[in-house]
Amino acid sequence: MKQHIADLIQHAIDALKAAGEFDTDLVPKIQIDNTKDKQHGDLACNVALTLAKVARRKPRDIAQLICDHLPASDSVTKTQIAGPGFINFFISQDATQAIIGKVLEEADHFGRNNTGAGHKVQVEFVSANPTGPLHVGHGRGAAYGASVSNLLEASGYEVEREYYVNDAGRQMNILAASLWLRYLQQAGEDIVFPSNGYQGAYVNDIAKQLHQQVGDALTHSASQVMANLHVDGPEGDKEKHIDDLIARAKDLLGETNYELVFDAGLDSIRDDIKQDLHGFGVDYQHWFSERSLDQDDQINRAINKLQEQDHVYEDGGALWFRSTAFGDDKDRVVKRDNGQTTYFASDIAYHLNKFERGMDTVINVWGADHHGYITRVKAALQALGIDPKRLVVKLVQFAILYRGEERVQMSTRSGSFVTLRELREEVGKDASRFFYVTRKSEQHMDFDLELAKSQSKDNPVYYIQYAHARICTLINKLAQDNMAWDSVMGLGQLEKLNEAAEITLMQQIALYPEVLANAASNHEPHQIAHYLKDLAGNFHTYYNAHRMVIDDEQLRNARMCLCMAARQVMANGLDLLGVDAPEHM
RNA sequence: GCGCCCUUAGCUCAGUUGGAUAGAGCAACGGCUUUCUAAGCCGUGGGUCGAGGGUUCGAAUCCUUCAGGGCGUACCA
Repeated sequence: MKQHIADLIQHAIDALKAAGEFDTDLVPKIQIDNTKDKQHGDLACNVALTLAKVARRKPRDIAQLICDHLPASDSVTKTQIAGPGFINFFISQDATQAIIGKVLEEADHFGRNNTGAGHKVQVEFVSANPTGPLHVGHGRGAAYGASVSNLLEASGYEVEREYYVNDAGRQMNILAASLWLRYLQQAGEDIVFPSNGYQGAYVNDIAKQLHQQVGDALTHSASQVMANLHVDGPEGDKEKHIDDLIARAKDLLGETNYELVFDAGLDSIRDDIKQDLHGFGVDYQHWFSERSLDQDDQINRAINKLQEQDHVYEDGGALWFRSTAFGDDKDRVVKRDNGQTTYFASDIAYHLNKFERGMDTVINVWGADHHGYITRVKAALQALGIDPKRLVVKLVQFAILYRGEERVQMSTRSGSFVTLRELREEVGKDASRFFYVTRKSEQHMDFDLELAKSQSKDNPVYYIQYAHARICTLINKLAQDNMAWDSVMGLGQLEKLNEAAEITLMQQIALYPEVLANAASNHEPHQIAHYLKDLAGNFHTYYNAHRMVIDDEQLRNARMCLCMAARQVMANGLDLLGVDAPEHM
């Protein structure tokens, strides 16, 4: 409809150019807006205001000229010039009612578009260290990334959802050491567990399993394990203590057995994360292992590529990437003086790899604490000859957890945290998925567990699901009363739908495609959430004021068409957010 | 110190990329059910859009200064 109005205005302006009223090289930007106030019609155009300066005329005069030259249209019943020079359009009821047939015909596909056709985009999200179960903080990234992926898919993009498994580095070695020590405890050794180890009960569980699988094959005496270590904190140095333990584990176990322990921890936790996310309605096309970069020598290859372009230099025994040449505050080390490559070097290789896989655009969903990395990663891409604009980083602010008034403290290391799984079990997938994306991602967010758990109307997801279920119940009610919904008859009688609540509901339904398009292009799933709340509200108002199961079969079928169209849009929108659309509540 | 993000009703948040009189939910108050799900609907009150300055026909939105909050500023990952 907006396009139609824009075409009409373009016609008028072309006619005015031909008549010599406007310069022929005038290229107006025609923008059509939905009006806030229905007194201003349904759609409004501000073109007369924007043209005023270049055309050197008063806005209202321009608006009048345009109105006088607008071609006739069946969809427009009235135009008016208002305020400083807006042109308001009143849309005919026929045109408004037509949306119902479109929704029912297109069903699941209603609202989708093809702006991303032929465009490959990767969305990488969550990507938490596989050192423990996901906690509630990861949930927001998961819900956001999944919804953004769905939005892009609904806009025609070819989407790959990817999880970057940080299975290399010190934290993983700490996990392996923690696991081994728990295993030794299982085997009956008297081990004092390090303060800096992973203390969560899940490490014990994995250790128990490992012990069942391999028996005492990995056992060494406590005295051997604990001999000559730096003293643990707080009296000593907990970092040195744990590093000693890692070295001891590698030493006593040997490479093969150390890897066995390491992999037992990694595989178990990664699989657990995978299942957890699946239960959260989040599934990936690809799990990318950080270790594989090193194994395939991709890190060195990336560094060499930078070196070829002279973006790397040596200083103090280390290799530095000259990121300052691309806007970074300081240069960054890619290879340490001990010969080890840095995490940043892996990241360069990883991002190079992404684009070499043929992605047109890469979206990274990162926790807000990683914002300092954006500049350097983009710098690396630029140095590698890849347009940094093809990398889009979306920062997700932390959700601060509350139980009622009380703030919940979280720490993975100490094991006292609320896991995503607990959240799912307590709150439910639907409420938590919805709750996470009702707020703009870069907005700080208070997540009150009590509130999310309560099945009250504070929880907007119930409000929407309830609306959906109510419509499904109507169909059942019809059947009970030996009536059936005849959509053909209903669609032929749409002109009967002229109650104010019906018009409002139809207009809201008609808005869905542009809300979806806008949410997708801005990566803002919260727009869908808010839209659905409004749509459900419009439906409840309608439902409360009018009856659908009535004897007048023409009106009944027409109303059912409207209700079913509303139901379809709710189902489509909820699906994008990963929320179920139940038939009963 | 420097950099990024944020500040809108008592609370939690929207605000369609610069449009007309800034909205919703919750909380408060008052109504609505012999009826298809009251997990609902209708109504009332509530604002210096953090503060000042600027840009223009027009600013919550863009620029600038300041205040407050969060995060980051590793040869950690």
